[in-house]
Amino acid sequence: MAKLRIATFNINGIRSRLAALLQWLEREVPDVVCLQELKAVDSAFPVEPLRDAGYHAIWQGQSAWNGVAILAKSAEPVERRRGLPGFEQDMHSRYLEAEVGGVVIACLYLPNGNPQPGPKFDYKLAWFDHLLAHAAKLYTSAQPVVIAGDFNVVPTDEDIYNPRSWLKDALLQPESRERYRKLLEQGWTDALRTYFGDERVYTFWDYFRRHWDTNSGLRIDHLLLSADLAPRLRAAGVDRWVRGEPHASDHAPTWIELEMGAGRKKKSA
DNA sequence: ATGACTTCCTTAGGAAGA
Repeated sequence: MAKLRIATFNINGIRSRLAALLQWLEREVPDVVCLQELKAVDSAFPVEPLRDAGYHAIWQGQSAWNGVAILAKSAEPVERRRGLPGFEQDMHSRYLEAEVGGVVIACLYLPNGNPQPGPKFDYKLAWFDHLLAHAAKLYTSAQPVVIAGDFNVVPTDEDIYNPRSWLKDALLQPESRERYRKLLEQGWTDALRTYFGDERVYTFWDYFRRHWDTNSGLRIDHLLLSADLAPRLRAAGVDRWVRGEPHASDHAPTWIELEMGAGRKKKSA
């Protein structure tokens, strides 16, 4: 494949949203998909409908909350790890890492952190610190890497319709933003921001106050590229039509397209 | 503003999301 399309989608319940997921896969045909908020135990993961749709999958579920999965078309994702290193006491299903077609895919669901201050915000920052440590190793691993997921961070005030009513929210706190900035300082490219420049782009619209109807959104779903992948970025976008469907998730699928054709290594040395 | 919506787990209302 010359073009590689990688998407991240917080589905907000894979059982209640399976039809929407299958419709999106059929219409947009992403090569790799990172899913978050499965809200389902492992045994409830819809293996067969996804296989019928042409997707292999690995997943890490749990009852009622959290849960992440990596889907891949025409290739079996080869799992590298589940959970962040050094954070074995973390009981939430929030991190899954696999290799797909020579690219390392890190799928994450970073804790929301509300209310703040408090133990949930402390957990968010601790989770973020473990991610920073692991991401630093990934970045220098000499492998192409994409870190994709729901980061639950609005990086700047340009990534929200109006920060005023969100100033006390965990997503906008300086501690959250500082860690996201530290991540980028490791060298990662924020693909959506790089592709869109100054243009506004949102990936989440909450269910309250007609926020979808008024395009009052937040950019919290991110795809980060390692140094060797950044020059391969050809396109990026948000599949807003999915958010406009009846009974939609509050997030929309967010994707990038990488040109993988040129510079491909030959099999023999 | 302990708000608003929505799903999950369980069957009336709480927890959690962001």
